[in-house]
Amino acid sequence: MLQLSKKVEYGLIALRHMAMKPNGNVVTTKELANEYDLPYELLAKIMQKLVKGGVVRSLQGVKGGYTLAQKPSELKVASIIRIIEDSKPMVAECYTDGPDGCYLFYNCTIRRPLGKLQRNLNVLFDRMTVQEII
Amino acid sequence: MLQLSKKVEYGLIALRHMAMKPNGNVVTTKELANEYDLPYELLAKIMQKLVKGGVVRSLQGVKGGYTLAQKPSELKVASIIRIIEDSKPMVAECYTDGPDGCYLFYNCTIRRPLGKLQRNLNVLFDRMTVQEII
DNA sequence: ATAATGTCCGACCCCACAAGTCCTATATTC
DNA sequence: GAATATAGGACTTGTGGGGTCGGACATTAT
Ligand code: SF4
Ligand code: SF4
Repeated sequence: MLQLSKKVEYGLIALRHMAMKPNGNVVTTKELANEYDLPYELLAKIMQKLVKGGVVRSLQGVKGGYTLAQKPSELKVASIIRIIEDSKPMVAECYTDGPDGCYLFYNCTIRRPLGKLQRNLNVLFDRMTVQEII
Repeated sequence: MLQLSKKVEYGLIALRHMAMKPNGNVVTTKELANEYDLPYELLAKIMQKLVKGGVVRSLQGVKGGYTLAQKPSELKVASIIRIIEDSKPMVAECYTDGPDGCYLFYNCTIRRPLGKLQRNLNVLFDRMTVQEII
């Protein structure tokens, strides 16, 4: 519990890989999957999300692949998680889904206090960038 | 993802409840389950774990129940999670299970860098106590 | 022009694990 | 000894993360 999802880990591994190559270098999903022994199709999905999220650019066709769209120092881990998971890393489901997310919502005594934790978490993930994991 | 488990939430709600009552006050699982609309049997299990973990004391038999074993200001959220989940809140499974936990272990490039994140997380959960969620 | 090689994307399956339930034993009070 | 509490093993259920498949589209090389 409280673990990063595999998808996020794969995404970070991929981004780190790209960040280490000389700027503008194109890398394919196959390369990444082989190099780190990651499940190809899954990684492909992740890369597509990263494109939609604007952190990498894609080049289609033969000789295609992916390239970073931002400087590693600008790639916040928080953003990457949000892009891959479709939501920020939240400490309680009601924080993402609102009152409908949990039947305890209205008589939950820890919801507000957990806000502190959440804020601190946000800071933590906002501070860390891909640059730092090189 | 990254959410606290329901068990932990229930545990925190229960502990908070006890922390607000005058010192030494005995509270039963039934009371707690009714008051906050929590699943009785599940909550019972959690309370038993908290007893084993030494954060609450149990009194058996009629007129029995639970009472805090420590001051709210000493009840760290980190400990509570560890007691209920049988392990600390970890950012990656290899941190709890070691090399056997993840087949990527030996050629994982983000394992070490994530250590920073883990340390910061530890600090976060170690700092927060039940006192703070009152 | 067509084959090769890449991304794009929806639909689907699988299963480990969180969450919840049931049932019985044991301790304590009145 | 009846009532009420915890203790704890065994079990079922539901969900979502992780993984897979198949086909469409884009680009390049020959
Ligand atoms: S309402 Fe309370 S119990 Fe429900 S998700 Fe939010 S914090 Fe957790
Ligand atoms: S080895 Fe890498 S991928 Fe596997 S759990 Fe640890 S950090 Fe995550």
